[in-house]
Amino acid sequence: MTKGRPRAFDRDAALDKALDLFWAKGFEGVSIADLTEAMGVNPPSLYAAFGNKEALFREALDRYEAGPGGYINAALAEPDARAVAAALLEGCIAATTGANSPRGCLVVQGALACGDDAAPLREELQARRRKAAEAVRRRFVKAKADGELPRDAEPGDLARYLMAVINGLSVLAADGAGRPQMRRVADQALRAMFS
Amino acid sequence: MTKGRPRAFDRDAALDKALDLFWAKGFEGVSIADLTEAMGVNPPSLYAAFGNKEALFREALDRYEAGPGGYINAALAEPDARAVAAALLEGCIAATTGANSPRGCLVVQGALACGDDAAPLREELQARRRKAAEAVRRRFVKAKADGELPRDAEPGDLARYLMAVINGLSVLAADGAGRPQMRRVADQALRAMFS
DNA sequence: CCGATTTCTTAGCGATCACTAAAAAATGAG
DNA sequence: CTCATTTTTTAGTGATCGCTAAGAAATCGG
Repeated sequence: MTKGRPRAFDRDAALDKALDLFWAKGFEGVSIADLTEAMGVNPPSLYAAFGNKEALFREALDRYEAGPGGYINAALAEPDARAVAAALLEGCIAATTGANSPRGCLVVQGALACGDDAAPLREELQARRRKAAEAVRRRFVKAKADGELPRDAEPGDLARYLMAVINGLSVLAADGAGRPQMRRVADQALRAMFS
Repeated sequence: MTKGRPRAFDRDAALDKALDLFWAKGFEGVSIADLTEAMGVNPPSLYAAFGNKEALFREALDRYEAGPGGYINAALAEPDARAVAAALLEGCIAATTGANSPRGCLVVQGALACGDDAAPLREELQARRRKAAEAVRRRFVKAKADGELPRDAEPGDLARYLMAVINGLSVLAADGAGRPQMRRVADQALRAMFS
């Protein structure tokens, strides 16, 4: 069924290499030459397989959210509000301080401030951050209905607060903070919400 | 005393234009052509006055910390720990959501993740973020000695927590969050530390 | 084998990157 | 005025940017 010359590289493995580069250096900090070298592929093969640099970044972003960034959806499945918040914070710490991956969060540092060419990607990352906050808010609405939050608690405010701490932890991770230090930040944040 | 042809542009005004560009787009997102156009200056004049792109960024960074970023030193002069924290949070909100300046914080988004060329600047920004955290920690050491903090409070942990929230607020600001929303995040953060 | 299809390698496209050589222009000192 | 000094403008430099045309190579069905 498959016609033509077979692809000589592993598409998923090459995508992982691209993800690592974008994660470490951001969209603008990575050149096509960087990518082709790390992926072990010539430019025409890269363009045939992924479209262009922006499309490759978007695909790496999906892979990031399905892998290291998957802790968010996992956390939303925790049984109560406190467990959700704790899992979000611990998941963020684990994802941003992995031993075999760049420090920090791709969704934060992939294109936080950038030139006009990358503006669509900056907005895509903004949308993903807002989407995460909205998912957490909805989870907290349910938690409040279940009586897990004070009657005067505002799910939107709590979600924004939690996402602010998570994004701040991501910057701390990029600065080289250790996990114990970050855990104490997370504990403090939890204390703000529950107790 | 001043010999030679006089400079035809206002150096400080040109530096302000450069600051705005770096603030909005990050170091890598701004080209020399962008800078010369915004500053109203030809490339040789830019290089004669500021050295090179990296030196211009560093000078813009100093200007940022002396201006919009000055809220940190101002906050450290507040009379007690809670006032310090509140002033840091409110100062961050004001600086990152100014009507006439880019959203977010230059020290966070100027070069959070970047290519190898900009790595020295990324480390400079990291150093400035760490320096701010260290200054807050020292202020909290004094506050603890003054009995403004619980006996088991760790000034370093409190400072890191506060800086995480501030950096998270800066990302929220870059995402377009409104001041009221950000204030409720700040209130929540304050509640975590005092009460 | 053949022809169709797809990916490979080679080589290089025009545009933009950060940066600068060279000479004209504008000042102050004498 | 001339001379020395500094900034100006003009016009580029070589390097790298993202991306691609063209043809060779490898697989398929028949």
